Amino acid sequence: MKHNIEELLSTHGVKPTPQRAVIADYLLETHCHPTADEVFQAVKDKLPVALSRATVYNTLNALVTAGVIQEMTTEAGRVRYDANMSDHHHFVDIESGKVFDIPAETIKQINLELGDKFKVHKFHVTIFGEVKE
Amino acid sequence: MKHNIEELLSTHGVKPTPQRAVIADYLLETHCHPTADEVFQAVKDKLPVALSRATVYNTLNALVTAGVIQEMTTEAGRVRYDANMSDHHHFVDIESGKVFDIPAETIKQINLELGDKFKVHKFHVTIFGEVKE
DNA sequence: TCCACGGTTAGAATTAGTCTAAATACAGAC
DNA sequence: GTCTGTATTTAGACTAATTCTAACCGTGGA
Ligand SMILES: [Mn+2]
Ligand SMILES: [Mn+2]
Ligand SMILES: [Zn+2]
Ligand SMILES: [Zn+2]
Repeated sequence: MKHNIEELLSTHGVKPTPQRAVIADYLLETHCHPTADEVFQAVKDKLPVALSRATVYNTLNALVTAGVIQEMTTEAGRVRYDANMSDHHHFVDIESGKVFDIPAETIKQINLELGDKFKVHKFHVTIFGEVKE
Repeated sequence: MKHNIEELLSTHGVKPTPQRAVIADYLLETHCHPTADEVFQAVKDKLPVALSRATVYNTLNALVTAGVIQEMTTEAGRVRYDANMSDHHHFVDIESGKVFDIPAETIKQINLELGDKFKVHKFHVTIFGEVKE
């Protein structure tokens, strides 16, 4: 664990436990936007006790609610989790399905002409394409 | 049925059947980006025979493959269907969850500075906000 | 020490979606 | 018009993702 997980969880109002720490730590170190089951597979052997899927889901939902991570989606229907909470968008390699973070500043300008009826809180750009090499 | 469904399906290589026609017709007339189950509920009594969920899913998948409709998603994990095939983005009312189509021209400019590594095929903007009144 | 409470667990339940096998519908051949 | 092969539909079984339930810890405070 390279990150100070306990402090991160505490400052977000989530009581640190070994299960939560190992899940949050995995999410912070990976960049692969894993599904719940990928999180489960990745961390289940890192604890001295058995890990329940219910705990994984409970923890992921708690972390989302606390603002430590966010949900995102690429293919319709598969929920993925992302510990990168900076303002960013996503590039999806249409061949491999791999997801890359694209900083918000990378999108130079996006002007919306939505009229008076729509008040924009935030927007998210999902980009589909190919990664070279 | 206001639309010429049979012709639409035929020109896309989907053999028209009563089940497919009623499903496609519903998708063309609604603007609500329904889920598979919402489609099922909306059309099941419009046929003289019982309608199977399998047929709804088969038809939706066939229409997506044929390019008659597209899948989209707002909340993580729920697949929705959209018969608007024009180039457009989506505005989600964060209170009601209602989805509004935003023509692509509404977004005046979006310049991406992704470098040589990423080749963009398409992108989609999901906007979250409130609808006034 | 005892208790209350939050957290975890295994497994059951639910839900969305796919698969299977049997029944139907139907277009073309005769 | 009948025959027959193929496509479609159907009900229900199945699977996978997620939530729920109820029992079981573990810990900090009375
Ligand atoms: Mn969720
Ligand atoms: Mn699908
Ligand atoms: Zn990300
Ligand atoms: Zn749309």
